Amino acid sequence: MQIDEAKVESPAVTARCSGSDLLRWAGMEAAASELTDPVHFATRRVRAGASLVHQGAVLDSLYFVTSGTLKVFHMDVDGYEQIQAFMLRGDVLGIDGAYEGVHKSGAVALEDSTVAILPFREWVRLGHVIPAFEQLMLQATARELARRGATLQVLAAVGAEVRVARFLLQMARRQALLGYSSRRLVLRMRRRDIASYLGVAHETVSRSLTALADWGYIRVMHREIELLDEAGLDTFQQSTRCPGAARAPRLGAGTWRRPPAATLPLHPPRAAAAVA
Amino acid sequence: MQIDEAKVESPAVTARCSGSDLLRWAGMEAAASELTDPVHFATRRVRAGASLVHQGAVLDSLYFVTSGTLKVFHMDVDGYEQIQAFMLRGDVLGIDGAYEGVHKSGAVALEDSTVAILPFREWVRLGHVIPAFEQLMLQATARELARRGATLQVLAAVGAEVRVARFLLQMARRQALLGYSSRRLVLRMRRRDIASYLGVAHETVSRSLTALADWGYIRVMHREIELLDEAGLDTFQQSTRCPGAARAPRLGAGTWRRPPAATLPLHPPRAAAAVA
DNA sequence: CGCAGCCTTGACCGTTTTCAATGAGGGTGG
DNA sequence: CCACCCTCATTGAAAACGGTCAAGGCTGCG
Repeated sequence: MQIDEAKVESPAVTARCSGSDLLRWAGMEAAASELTDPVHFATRRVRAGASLVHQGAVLDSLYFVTSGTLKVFHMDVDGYEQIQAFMLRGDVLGIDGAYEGVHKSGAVALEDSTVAILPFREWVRLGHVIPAFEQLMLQATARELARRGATLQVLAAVGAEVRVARFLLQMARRQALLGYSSRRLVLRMRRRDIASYLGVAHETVSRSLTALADWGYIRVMHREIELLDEAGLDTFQQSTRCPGAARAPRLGAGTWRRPPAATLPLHPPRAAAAVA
Repeated sequence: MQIDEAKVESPAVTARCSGSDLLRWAGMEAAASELTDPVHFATRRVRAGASLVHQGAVLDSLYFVTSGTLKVFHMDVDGYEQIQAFMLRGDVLGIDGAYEGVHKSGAVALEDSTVAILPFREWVRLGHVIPAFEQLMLQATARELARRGATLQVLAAVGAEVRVARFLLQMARRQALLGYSSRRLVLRMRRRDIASYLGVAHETVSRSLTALADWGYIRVMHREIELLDEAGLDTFQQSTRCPGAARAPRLGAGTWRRPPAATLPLHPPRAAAAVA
């Protein structure tokens, strides 16, 4: 393993990576073999802020993220940018466009990133020859679909704090799966991006972050977040739903929020935070 | 074509359908051939209210909807049912579970429905032999992914009325693609399901529907909706966003809502509707 | 006929949005 | 190297939309 974020490949600008690398990054090391070893893919670097995929562009390649972070978004007619997902290493980008042959969403790098280019037609053909690749594709697709489901759950939460909590936990766990610490995480995106993803105003994200910090669940430093009490955060995140047919045992009307207020020094449940 | 909703197959209980049927229903008639003709799949009827897929169940089959409507949902720990999608003819159900081999969400029929059973392993194998099937799978997957994106956009809308408008338009267009009228549509789900899907309270769905009717965009009868002014509804739906980085030229603060109030007899912009 | 679930409508309260201002951070150019 | 500008982030205050609670009407079914 041992892959550093994006500083490698100083020698050749047009780095390549093997099929086995892809499988490893996708968490399918077991499927790597001498069959997938010799297959190589071109890679492409995407500088922070640069665009990898333009919405509406003809789809001729899929992109496998090998390092970095990208945001996938849909631009509406009125110019509003709706973030649909954040892509990390191991994710495959562009599949949704395979339906109409046109990218349904755009993708921009949030930090210097690298992607392996998967020429669509050829990639499909490759899947016929080498089962491992077909499996990879299927897995990536299914995971993407599952992730969208998770995203819907985030949006389903009523309280803004809960949404933010779910978002943090979600990101932390993905990081953990990639081998990074799940306790400390660096948000590569702006508050505004998070807000768009969560479907709230960016000011609300700020406030929620502050609130979660006051509750004692996390610590916020710039874009760096430390999860002080992951278990507690998880408990908090699970409760509190409501729209529609909420069955949730939502605690007494104005009371709720933050059960474990015991050992923590800061502000109590809610009102206090607003006053402070 | 000529497929009636669900009343056919009175003779055999265990009806079957050919691969060509599937392709036709999926809108890929061109791919049907004497290769796909002889391939048959078992079908399964699902009575209104009956469950097709239980969340958490082991995934061994995918389901291709051949008639009817189903809701796909995720049940949270607290018992809250979050609707993720509504499936119509041509949709493939269960793909998201292919990642972990377990269904990530449940599916229940909203009306008597029929599905073709696609034994997962075999279905994948079939894809190798008959390209048309692989294409079908890819297409269904991509469409599903694209649809999730659309769902996110619905959730991204600020105003409840806009969400409902988008939902109606979304459903109408899907119906249209299936060959039905896009003007008149029958909502097979309860208000509560719509509410869950849209992330609002079910009372709000009711109110929004009434509002849209007052605006003159639609006519509501039971679960039957008539789109009186699809173009206008579309215009209305496009505007009005706001959370996050809203750039939208949202009309003057308290004024907005319903530009074309001219020819329409009913209530003006907003307040009036609340008073009535 | 009466119950049960669904839909609609009303009213109040609260969270979130919106508007507005300040401060910190990063980058560029003088 | 510092000044300056721009974007991002945080916080405050007021208004508004939507959620929750509550009740009544409707439909369909047993």
